[in-house]
Amino acid sequence: MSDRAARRIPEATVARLPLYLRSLVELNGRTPTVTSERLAELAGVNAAKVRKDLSYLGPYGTRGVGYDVQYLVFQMSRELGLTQDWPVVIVGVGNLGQALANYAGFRDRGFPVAALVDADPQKVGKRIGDHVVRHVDELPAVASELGVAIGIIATPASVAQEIADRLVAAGITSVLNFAPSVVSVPDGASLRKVDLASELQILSFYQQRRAGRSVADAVDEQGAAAPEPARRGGRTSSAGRASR
Amino acid sequence: MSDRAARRIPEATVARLPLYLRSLVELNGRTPTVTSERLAELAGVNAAKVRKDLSYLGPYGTRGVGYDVQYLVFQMSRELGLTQDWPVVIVGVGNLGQALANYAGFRDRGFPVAALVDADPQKVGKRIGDHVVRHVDELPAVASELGVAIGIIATPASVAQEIADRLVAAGITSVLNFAPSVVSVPDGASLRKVDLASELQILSFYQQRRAGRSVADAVDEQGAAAPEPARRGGRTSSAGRASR
DNA sequence: TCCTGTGAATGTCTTCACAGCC
DNA sequence: GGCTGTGAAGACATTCACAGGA
Repeated sequence: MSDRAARRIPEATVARLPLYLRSLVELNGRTPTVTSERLAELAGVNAAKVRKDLSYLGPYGTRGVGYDVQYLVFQMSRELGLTQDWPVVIVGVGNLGQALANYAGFRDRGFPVAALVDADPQKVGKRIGDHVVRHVDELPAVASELGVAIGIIATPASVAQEIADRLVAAGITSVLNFAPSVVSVPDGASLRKVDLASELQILSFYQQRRAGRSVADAVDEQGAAAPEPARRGGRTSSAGRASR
Repeated sequence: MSDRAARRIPEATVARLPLYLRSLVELNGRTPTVTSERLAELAGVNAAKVRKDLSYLGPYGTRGVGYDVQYLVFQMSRELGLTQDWPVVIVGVGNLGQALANYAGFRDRGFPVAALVDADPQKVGKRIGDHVVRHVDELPAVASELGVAIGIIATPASVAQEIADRLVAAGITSVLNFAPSVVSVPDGASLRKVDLASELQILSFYQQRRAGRSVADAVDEQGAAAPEPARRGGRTSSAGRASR
């Protein structure tokens, strides 16, 4: 029972746990303990944040010493639900879907690709790696047969919402959306997105800031417009989101 | 010179601009104006946020009416630096790098793939789409010849930091990292990351919360441990970050 | 009347700074 | 002495609620 306290972990903290875990796994076997300062360095954040974040998991550190690496790996894995596999289904086997299907990292990290589905009859039956593409109509069967927990949307934007709805209807309540489209899922389901075009546009924004407006743009803005000097230094770190 | 005021746009707002822009582009030509409420609906946020975000761009709305779609598209594109192309170089032509290279969306959205580079002599010279893979040592030449603004890291994690350093050394100050590794860039450069494994692990966290701990995990936790009921409803929206 | 633009209130996240324990 | 764990302060982001212009 140990720490049967409240333990509502803030979303920002949850999002950093995988990052800490990765650093810890690299450390594991090489050193028995790690300080918040060292872990902060590896994870690219500051030490106070590490301590605060880890404190949500429980009082797993030792004052004067640091954190036991192996024990922390275990606790964090448990907290993240990584003590079990979570099979994923990839919807859409275009460019991206196929690349994802072939990415071995998924299986290695506990997210085996259980199935690939697509709406295009031309693609159904096609072999990709270990899998034969099945029709998207079979989602409910695929989901329950294979115990799929997570659906990855790698379709065109135009059908992304429909696919999300069908995933949820098939009992899949965790969705990762790669399509450049706003998608929503009902309460009780989770949605994350990966949005390439947005990321590039965000980079473009700051790039332009640094470069100073181009002459053409300054003119567009009608006259004057002294190109502001590159405000805000600092590494563009976390934050942000959007969909492409 | 219109609004030569301070206009420091918060990072959270910058990250949402691409999302608004996408909705606006879809609206463009179909309706002359849009209210904050409608735009909020399309972008999946709330109306107050839309108004606050757009107000950072300038007083582009009309009270009692809404925002002129076309004008707002123009202003927002300008603000994001999308009035010009930003050529990208993709470093690493494995699974993911190739998929990215073949993704037509980049060019269409103003981020043409200018070059592909890789460190593997086996891959150098290989044809992918329109491109012949060049050696990573040629980065400085590639960058200046082709005016590359953005570097995309699609290499194994082990070399990601080195590649980031080489991109920056080659004068490329905007970096998008796909490798599952913490990377940092100096002040004056920007870094964004796309972290598949982290996203899956975050989904895993909330999935597990909903499911309640498994019996095995409860035991691991030593005894008792009443599986908490699924706290926090709500759509897992924005926030968060990490690296895989 | 309708809808924007924005101060003020609230909520969340980060950082500081130090008490407390090893 | 060293490092964690955590209240408190501060920064940032979101949401409210309404004054004010079209």
